[in-house]
Amino acid sequence: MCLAAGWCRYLEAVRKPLDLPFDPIARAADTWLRRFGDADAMAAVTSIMRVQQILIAELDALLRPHQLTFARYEALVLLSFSREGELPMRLIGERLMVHPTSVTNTITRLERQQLVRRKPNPHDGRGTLAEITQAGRDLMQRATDDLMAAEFGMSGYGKQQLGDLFDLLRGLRVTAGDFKDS
Amino acid sequence: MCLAAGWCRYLEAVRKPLDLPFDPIARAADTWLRRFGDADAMAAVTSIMRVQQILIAELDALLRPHQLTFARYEALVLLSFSREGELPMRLIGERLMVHPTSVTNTITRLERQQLVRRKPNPHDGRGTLAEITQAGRDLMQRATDDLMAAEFGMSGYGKQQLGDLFDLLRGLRVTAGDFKDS
DNA sequence: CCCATGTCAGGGGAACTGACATCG
DNA sequence: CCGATGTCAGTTCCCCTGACATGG
Repeated sequence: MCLAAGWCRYLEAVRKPLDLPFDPIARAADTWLRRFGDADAMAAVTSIMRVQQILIAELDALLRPHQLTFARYEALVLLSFSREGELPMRLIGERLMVHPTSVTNTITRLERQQLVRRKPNPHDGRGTLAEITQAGRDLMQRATDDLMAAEFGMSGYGKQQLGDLFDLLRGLRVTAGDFKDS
Repeated sequence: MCLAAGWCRYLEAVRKPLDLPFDPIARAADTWLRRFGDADAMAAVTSIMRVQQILIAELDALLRPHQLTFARYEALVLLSFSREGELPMRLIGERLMVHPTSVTNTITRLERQQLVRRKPNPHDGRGTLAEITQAGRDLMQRATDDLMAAEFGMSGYGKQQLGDLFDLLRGLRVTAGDFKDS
């Protein structure tokens, strides 16, 4: 499998232990502190970026056998959670926080895979509904089984820590204006 | 500015308050719990994804006036932190955890902007060094000033919370094998 | 007429694969 | 000859801009 050295080393870095003898972010934070001062925000943000990269790599790897990306998976889940299994394009973009043209793109791909169907919105001649198909529901269930078996890549964490993480990050989502804190 | 409705609504969603009356992730977690069981990992992961999206949008917006992306900025910082202001391509990929061809791409773009210079590695005929230029150092400093003024998008957090976040996420980076916990 | 919805064309960046030249 | 370094060509995906058709 390991044909090219660059590729091999990269897999080590992303999926397999790189096992540096030091924490690269902590080391960067040290240098940062000496040069620029306060490094706490930089270290936290860099950590979030790296962790997201690790998670998305793992989730996409889990979803690839199902011919799904995480973005498409999220759309399937959102649709399956809706009362009628269908939502206007606009609402999908709003909930998933993505650009309208990205919704068009995502839904087009899902439709090509027969996982979703487009319908005109009976209550708004301009609108389009995306409706999840039975095949879509089935695939979503299988993908979900895999993701849950892998604990979404968070198998190192307990219930308590997951809750702490959620609570800590919630503040930023509120500050960014995602929703009103109540 | 707000020419198209879709665009306008999108900006509201990403940069401006969307101000949903509820937390969309918490709501999804409720449904998830009823349908699939345990929703803690899913909620935490979704939060990380969303927060990363918020942060990268903010950082890229701060960096755009400098003609930088976050990936290119990170490379500049890494180079400026090195002893001689230069590093082999391989090491850059290793530290930044990116694919060798992505390093080639990033450095090529930085070189086109005269922020970085390629040099043959005197100690290894195969190797290439990327060296930061004075213009690169200057730009990096200006960009850093802007990022620090914005507290890397984490202005809602105190030193303590930033530390908690870093510590919590550190566990995942260790599990993923980024480095050996010591 | 104004605004909202959705699509299309097109551009950019990032990430990756496979192949390859080069050197140790 | 094997293995490592780096590049190139080409792919996919996502994100975004601008323009537009259609309908409320």
